[in-house]
Amino acid sequence: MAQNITNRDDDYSQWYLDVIKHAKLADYSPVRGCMVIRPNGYALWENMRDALDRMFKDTGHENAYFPLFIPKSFLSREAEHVEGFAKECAVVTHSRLKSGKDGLEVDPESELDEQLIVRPTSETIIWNSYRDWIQSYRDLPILINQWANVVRWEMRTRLFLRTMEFLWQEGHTAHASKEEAVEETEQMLEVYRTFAEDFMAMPVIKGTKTESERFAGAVETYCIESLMQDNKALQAGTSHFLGQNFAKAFDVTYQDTDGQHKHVWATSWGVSTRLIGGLIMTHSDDNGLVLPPKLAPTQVVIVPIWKNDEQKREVLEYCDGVYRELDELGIRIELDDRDQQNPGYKFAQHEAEGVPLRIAIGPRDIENNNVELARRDTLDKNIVDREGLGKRIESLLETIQESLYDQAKKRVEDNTYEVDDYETFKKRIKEGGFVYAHWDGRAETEEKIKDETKATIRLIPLEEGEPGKCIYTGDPSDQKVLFARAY
RNA sequence: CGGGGCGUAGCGCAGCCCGGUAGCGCUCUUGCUUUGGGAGCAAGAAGUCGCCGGUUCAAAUCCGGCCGCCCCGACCA
Repeated sequence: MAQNITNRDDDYSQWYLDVIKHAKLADYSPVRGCMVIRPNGYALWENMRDALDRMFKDTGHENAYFPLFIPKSFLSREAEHVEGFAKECAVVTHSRLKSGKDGLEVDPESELDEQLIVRPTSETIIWNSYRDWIQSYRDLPILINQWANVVRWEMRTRLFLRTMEFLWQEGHTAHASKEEAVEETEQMLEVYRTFAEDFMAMPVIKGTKTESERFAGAVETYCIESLMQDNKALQAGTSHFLGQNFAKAFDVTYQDTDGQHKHVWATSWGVSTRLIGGLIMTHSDDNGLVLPPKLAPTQVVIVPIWKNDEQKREVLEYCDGVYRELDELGIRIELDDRDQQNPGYKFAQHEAEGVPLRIAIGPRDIENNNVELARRDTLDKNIVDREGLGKRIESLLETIQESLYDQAKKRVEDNTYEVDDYETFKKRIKEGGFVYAHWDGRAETEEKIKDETKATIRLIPLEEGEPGKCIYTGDPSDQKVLFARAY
């Protein structure tokens, strides 16, 4: 395993793939565009999932599960929705195989009467159920989330960032009033912001999408947008106000207190395993993955060092004491007592896997009653007293969490610009980063800017800005919007 | 769907031009020595050379067809 990780400066894409490989997060699969999520990657996803799930429960949501297969007719109920997804759907047409001359082949006699779509998202199948569940204002709101896999038949894929099958959560809520639905949409966006910043240590900007970037079938799409190390933007999560579009398409009404039957208001919101890609490209370095302590499957690893059996016994006994102290504090800790690798190998491996803190303990340390502490994020090494180690590590993990956020925040700020003329805009966009500029609000202008610079409008900021003139047309603009080249 | 590249051991590759018993590095297995930043020695294991057909005494190598994957673009979370 003397292979090295490509330097970020040499080839950022290759670096990204190398980090995933060396951290053992995922493998390519035999099926194009799909990935195998390995135990390290899945443990990370479980920690993300658990934190998000708690936040969903704390805001009154409950989990449910809807089917993988959606009748084809459901998808076509909502005109814009079908428009958005039709080009990337896997379709099940047959139910059986049979032996043929080249092995198994599809049995033509097993063709389905109604073809099934593998869900690209679940609005339609869920709203079909909601129709049955909702009669009265007393049945509202419905606040449901599901953890699931979805399939979108993508042309080009990249591990975690865009795979044909991915894991995500999708929240689907139903409300009696527009105000309440909008409030829900904004609340869940704030949940995503909190999760991204507090757990992933990934700074994000909140905003709404322009019409062209909006979710198919939504009235308004809210998003959190983040800036990666290579100065490209990544959409990290979306929350949609769906208006009454799906209620109308699936005929979902409730009887209000005034006796009138009214269409229900809807939201949906989701984040996916794409966040893992964002996490990698926010913190990791040329030595491999860097994980924030709150999400790291292993927060602290102990690497024992010995020269002979007697030392091994002494060192492991000492390590055991450290292990128990940290374990009792609820720290996720691992003792790497493997015999067949030497310490240098282990150091490199745990670094590649992103373990936030490493403790090295050898005969010298036992003699002096101290340990060597190494931080993954800064690569700093320090000899510290064995006494009070637990408390020190607890606070150090917090420090690392904050420091990762602060560093990322500074990087984003350093690469965020405001420009007022198109020439400067083009130059800035070429160098990458977030660029705020005035836009006249027209889709044609947005399209032209995209064609000429590859930059898209990532979001319209939530807080109101100063009016001005569009950098492209000179027409009036309400406020600056955020441009970037994006993943 | 267009442009480019590549399919030979688990991984990375050489061999192909000029046909003649399939090779290198890493990995893996066993043993011994090592262990404070990716260890050393020794012995071993592992391949339908992407698939189908053709030429030939003989094909990884030459010819024809097909398939797959990766990268770059158009489309998307």
